[in-house]
Amino acid sequence: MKRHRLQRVYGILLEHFGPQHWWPGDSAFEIIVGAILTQNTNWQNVARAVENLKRASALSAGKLRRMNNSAVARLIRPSGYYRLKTKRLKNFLDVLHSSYGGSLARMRRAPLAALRQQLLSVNGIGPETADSILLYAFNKPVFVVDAYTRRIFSRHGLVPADASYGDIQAYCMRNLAGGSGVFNEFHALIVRLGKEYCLKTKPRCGSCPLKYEK
DNA sequence: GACCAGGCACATC
DNA sequence: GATGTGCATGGT
Repeated sequence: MKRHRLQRVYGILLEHFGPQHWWPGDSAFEIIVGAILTQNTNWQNVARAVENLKRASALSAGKLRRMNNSAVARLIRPSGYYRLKTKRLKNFLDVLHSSYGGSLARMRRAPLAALRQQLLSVNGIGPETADSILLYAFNKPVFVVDAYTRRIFSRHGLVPADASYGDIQAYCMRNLAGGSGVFNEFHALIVRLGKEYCLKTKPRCGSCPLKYEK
């Protein structure tokens, strides 16, 4: 059985950067909050917001759900779009409360396909956020596609430039063996590569570890 | 000062 | 179905 090109890309990145130990966060709940706060936002700013929540002892589903919106917004301000993201956090917390009595452990036990649909039905949770929650908070075998994935894979001719989120996700899940452990590491490596070598307008292709993969 | 960062919803055509 | 826009902070 011939190894797929995508598996070689994964091997090169793992060799080059080493394991990334994702997601940065101490608990499933912290990971979920981070997944919502990091939408179109630098991780540094998200880390500040999470730090504020911790310092205020507000990083729990119950506390956060009971806190009023302006108090939450004040704490998460550094992560940007703070009014919007306050609502998005609350929307998630409402579902967690109404469907699972506030228990992430119970939410995690829901059937994968149905849980993904439920997450996507929450206003403010789209495919990347839903899949980040499933993979990194719940350890489900789901591949996360983000802006870096699209940019890097299409520049290297792995997927067409106009491929949809679902197209890219299916391509990855079809061609990668290893399940959630590999999906976890690969996405983290893609983000690492993206940050260092595949910036939006000024890519540094010369020193990119994938340069001979074209 | 411009551009960017681990998206998403909504309006409009 | 494709395309455009608002949301907002902090770093380069």
